[in-house]
This record gives sequence, C-alpha cells and structure tokens, in this order.
Amino acid sequence: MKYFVGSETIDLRLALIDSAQCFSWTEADGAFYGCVGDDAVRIWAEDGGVFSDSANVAALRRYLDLDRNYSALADECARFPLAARAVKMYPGLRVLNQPPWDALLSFILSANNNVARIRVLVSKLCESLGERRGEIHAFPAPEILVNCPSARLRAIGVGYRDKYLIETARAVAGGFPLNELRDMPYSDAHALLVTLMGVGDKVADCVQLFGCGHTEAFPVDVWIARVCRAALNLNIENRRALGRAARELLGKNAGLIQQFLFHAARTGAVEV
DNA sequence: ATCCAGGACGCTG
DNA sequence: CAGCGTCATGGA
Repeated sequence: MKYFVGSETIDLRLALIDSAQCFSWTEADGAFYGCVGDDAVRIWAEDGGVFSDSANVAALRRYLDLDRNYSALADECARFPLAARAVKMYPGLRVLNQPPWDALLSFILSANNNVARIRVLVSKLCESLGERRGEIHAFPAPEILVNCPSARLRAIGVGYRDKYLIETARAVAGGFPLNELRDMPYSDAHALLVTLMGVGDKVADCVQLFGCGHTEAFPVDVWIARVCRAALNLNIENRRALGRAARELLGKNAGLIQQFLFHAARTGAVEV
C-alpha cells in the first residue's frame, strides 16, 4: 500500500543518511529502507510529498520530526550569521527521533571511528544479532548482547568496543532507565548516561539529541569544535566547556542548530 | 608507513 | 579536575 506521510520540506537522503545522525538506513531506486518503531518501512519522495508503505503515519511523522517548524530555527540564531546561514542552507535537514537504544548502540560504535565504517558495523551488528523484521534487521536487544561472546562482536569488527556494548547492555537489561531519560531534565539524563561504559560527554549528547528529544544537547566533535570558533566566536579548547557555552548561547534548540553547523562544516560549505 | 575517524577509559600529576 | 597514552579497524 501507499500512504501519504506529509508535504513538509524534507530531504530524505540528507536526513536519513548523509547527515550521519543515523547509520542504519539504506537507499535503493530512490526509496529509503529502515526501521521505525517495530516496523520495517519504505519511504520515498513523490510529487512534492513524502510517502510510505507503512500505515503508521503518526510514528513516521514523529520519527522524521515533521511537526517541528524548522524555519524558526534560523531566527533563533540570527545573531550568529554563519549559523543562520547554515540553517537556511539545508532546508531539507531534520533531526530524527530515534529509539534511545538504537542511538545508544550506534554512537558507542561511533567513538574514534568514521561514518562509513560505523555504517558497516551497525548493519553487521543488526544482521548478525538483531531480530528479523521483513527485509530489515532491528538492533539487537540488550538481553542478546549481554549473552553475546565478545569474540563474536570482535568478529563483526567492533574492536575494543566489544566490552562497551556488553556492559552497557547489561546495565540497560538490569534496569537503567533508558526510556525515562526523555522526561528528565537535560543535566539529569546526561549524568546518568555517562555512567554507562563507553559513553562519554559526546556520545551522551548524541543519544540525548537523536534519541531522547533533548534538543538542547550539543555534541562536540572535531568539526563542531572548529566551526564553533568561526560561527559562534567561541575559543574554548575544552569540549565539555564548549558544549556548555554553546547551549547557553543558542538556547533550547542548540542541538538542532548544531546539526546544521556539523553538516556545513563537514561538507566544507562553511569555512572552518 | 603515518594519519584520521561524530572519543572514551584509565592512570598520573 | 586536567593532561596524556592507549585502545581496534580500515581507508586515504
């Protein structure tokens, strides 16, 4: 079947793949394949609208963040011309609402790694350990990883991150309130996340921004550290201090703006 | 061969 | 609390 999802501005390739906030979507023949909730879905753009083969349109709209007014974002950073320019430069970019567990596993694997290889690791992890849903494999459940021999994870290619995955899975299976982070203040959720093995400030912020709806979370990587100096006039070497300063400067949607800055810096659209 | 990748950990000062 | 070496892996 073919369901109408919406006519809001969104560039599916940019939002689902090229922006590197999610590593599990694939593209084939102009359509995009991935998991939303428990469903394997196919999404495509057609006649200025977004369509899907999934009937759960509400879940899809939430995942794609279609109900947010992104044009207001440029106004929120209008006093930083480079940031406002980055926001206006990618009208089709959106910050996805992923399940926190998916984001947690993805960004544990992202540490000291590159996007292409993160994508390979995520897909291999899901294909070899995740539950099958149609043509797609979900992320492996915590209980699966807890009982997974580290040698098997090494064989997938996760390297030294094997124990991070297992220990974090053990914590989540043991009652870590992963699904309650969304309803906590940013700082409380952050403090909890960094207690997990393999989760530092940067990964915690990614989980919060991409998986907990914490739009103020401001992940700082090498690109963001550079572009903050150029776009926000922030000359701060310490990453945690830089993230805190950016949050204070940009407000409750600092993380959304961060995603535009990240893409602008990484693609060279903004000189850093 | 060395460097880098959406860093985190563990130890030392 | 800050600084620093180390940690797999593969592509440039």
